[in-house]
Amino acid sequence: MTLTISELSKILKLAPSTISKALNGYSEISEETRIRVVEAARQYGYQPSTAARNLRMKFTDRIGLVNPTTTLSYDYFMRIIKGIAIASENKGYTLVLYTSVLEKPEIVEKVCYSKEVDGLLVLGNGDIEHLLDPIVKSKIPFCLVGRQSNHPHVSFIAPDDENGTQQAVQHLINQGHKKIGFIGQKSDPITNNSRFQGFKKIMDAAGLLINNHWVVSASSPPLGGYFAMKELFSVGDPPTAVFCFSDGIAMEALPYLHEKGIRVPQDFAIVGCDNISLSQSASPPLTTINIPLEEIGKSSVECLNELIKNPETTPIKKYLPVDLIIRESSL
Amino acid sequence: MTLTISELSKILKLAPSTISKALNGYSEISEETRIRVVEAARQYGYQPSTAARNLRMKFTDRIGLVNPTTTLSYDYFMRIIKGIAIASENKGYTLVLYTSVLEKPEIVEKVCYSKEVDGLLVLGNGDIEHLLDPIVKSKIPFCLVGRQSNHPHVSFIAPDDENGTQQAVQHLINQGHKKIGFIGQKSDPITNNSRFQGFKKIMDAAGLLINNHWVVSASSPPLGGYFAMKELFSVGDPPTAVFCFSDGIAMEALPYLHEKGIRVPQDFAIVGCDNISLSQSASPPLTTINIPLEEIGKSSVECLNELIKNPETTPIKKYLPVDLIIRESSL
DNA sequence: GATTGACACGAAATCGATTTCTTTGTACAC
DNA sequence: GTGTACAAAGAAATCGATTTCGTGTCAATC
Repeated sequence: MTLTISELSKILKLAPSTISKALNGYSEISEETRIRVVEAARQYGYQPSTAARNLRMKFTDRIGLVNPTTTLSYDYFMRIIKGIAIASENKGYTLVLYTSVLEKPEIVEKVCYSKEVDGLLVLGNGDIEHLLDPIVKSKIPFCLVGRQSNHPHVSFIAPDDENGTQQAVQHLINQGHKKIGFIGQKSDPITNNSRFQGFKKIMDAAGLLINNHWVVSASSPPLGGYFAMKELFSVGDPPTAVFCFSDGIAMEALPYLHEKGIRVPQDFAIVGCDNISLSQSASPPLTTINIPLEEIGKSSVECLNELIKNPETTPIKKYLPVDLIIRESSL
Repeated sequence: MTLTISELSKILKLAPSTISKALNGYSEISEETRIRVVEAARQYGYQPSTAARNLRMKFTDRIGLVNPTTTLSYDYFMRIIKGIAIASENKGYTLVLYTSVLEKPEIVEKVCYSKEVDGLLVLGNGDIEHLLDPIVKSKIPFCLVGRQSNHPHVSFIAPDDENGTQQAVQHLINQGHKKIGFIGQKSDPITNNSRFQGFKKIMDAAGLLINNHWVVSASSPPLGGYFAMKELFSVGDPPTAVFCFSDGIAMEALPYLHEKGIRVPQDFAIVGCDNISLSQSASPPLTTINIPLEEIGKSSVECLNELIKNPETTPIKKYLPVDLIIRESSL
């Protein structure tokens, strides 16, 4: 079965140290024995014990991803995680998941000090704010993913949300809309705020009024968007266009419009956000904002790798550009 | 910063062995010193080195999830992964991801023999078949997730796909349909086959003919379903109802029907599969098959845990029941 | 008062790799 | 023949925890 270096050393009648050096390409080993060792290792399927290496070498080639279980329910986060998974293995890391950090915050302390990973990525919305302090304090290399932070010592890779919303709302204004609503998502306050700020700035710049009744928030799927849209139309003077926090919300909201006989885009324009796969199959296809989610994941891993390999690196703070995809729902 | 047990032992003027025993609740330590040690450990934030523990204890409390990156693109797999993540942490395991196994198959060998995890879960469709042999051979505890296997030594937890399709197709027959199509997904041959078998059995049982032109396969998103539906209607005598391999495919196919002015469900009935969140917001809302995906994940972890804790356990092979959710699209 | 035994703690071995420090052996120069 | 240099391999220390085995103290027992 699994054999150790000393068992292998007995078979080959060599010292364990010699085996180790041969396998790790030290020059003080003769070519002849090196080949003999490598050959035997292959034949017997020798794999060094990870625990023993980790202990001796002081690093693990593992990185941890701190992400509450809620992130595993959204296409948005999944695409980031996919980017992270691919990039981390490309960089030679194994990815470890810590998803019950909200239920058991003590796990974070453990991870930070037990040396079970070389660094941490942190992914999630507002609910993980309180976890950052112990992580920063522990000095473990780490990078916040998909979200900004004002903390001077925190590195992050985030999409330029504010700009994306600006593009979308400007597009609606260009289509002649003046009464524009905003369906947000309070459960994700940080991103929600960035997007709302983008909305507000463009509306202000265009000299358009934001009616309080036009700013609502969607609760959780599968009907959050439906009820939010209903709320928009519950007052006397509804908007003629709306920016939705996500494509999911927009697609949940469409059935309400269909029910009421409100035609999209003739009577009402709607834009989503995130460019999920199904947004193209909505009726009508959704105008949306494409966010380079996989790229964010990849970039975060590269950032973390930098911080691990070179602990003196100053914090990296990076915004990735997003772009508007215009489809039928807003024309 | 991170301090070791021997550093702590110097501070407390006690032997490392005493510290270890105190923290692990050995009875041979006096209550007085135990409290003193626990208190100091808390104060200094002592966390035992994972590598050292792993080496000495011969287990890691980690389990690995072998899942190709493609699994990270589908809501279906994500819900399974969510179940796995929650259950594994509940059972005291940390979850490790191995997603580049297709690109680098040698990773599997390494994981099996380097003792970096206590057991493996394997998730994916047909493309991972060739990875099972080395895993079985290595004798590492493992469980196949969401898929069956005929191999006598392989444990698995899978949905009863065949039965689900039977329920769906029987429902269509009950609605009076006689010409029923099947849109499959060849990229997932094992599950596709189970579902097709269910389809075939019920059609045969009802004495209904399966026209070869009515059985097609959807390519990848975002337009696979659209073109598959188009193909169904490209022959002289199209079906009046169709079973789709997934809700995603069904939702991609709806726009084709809308374009052609084919009304759902009046002119044509469609049922999906998997009960994704957005299936409820489709127009019309989709009839679908609910598969207990999180439950499959949870159950797999419990299975693996059993195999780890009790290596003599005979292989566990379990099918979980699925159920039909009837909505507007098939009535 | 000597023997026994429980109790509390310490010393040392152990897990399996890497790395530093020695040793051995051979070739070459003088 | 002795000394030096270098190549190749072995011996031993190390990482940081756990666990086995020992040791010393003190009270109970005869």
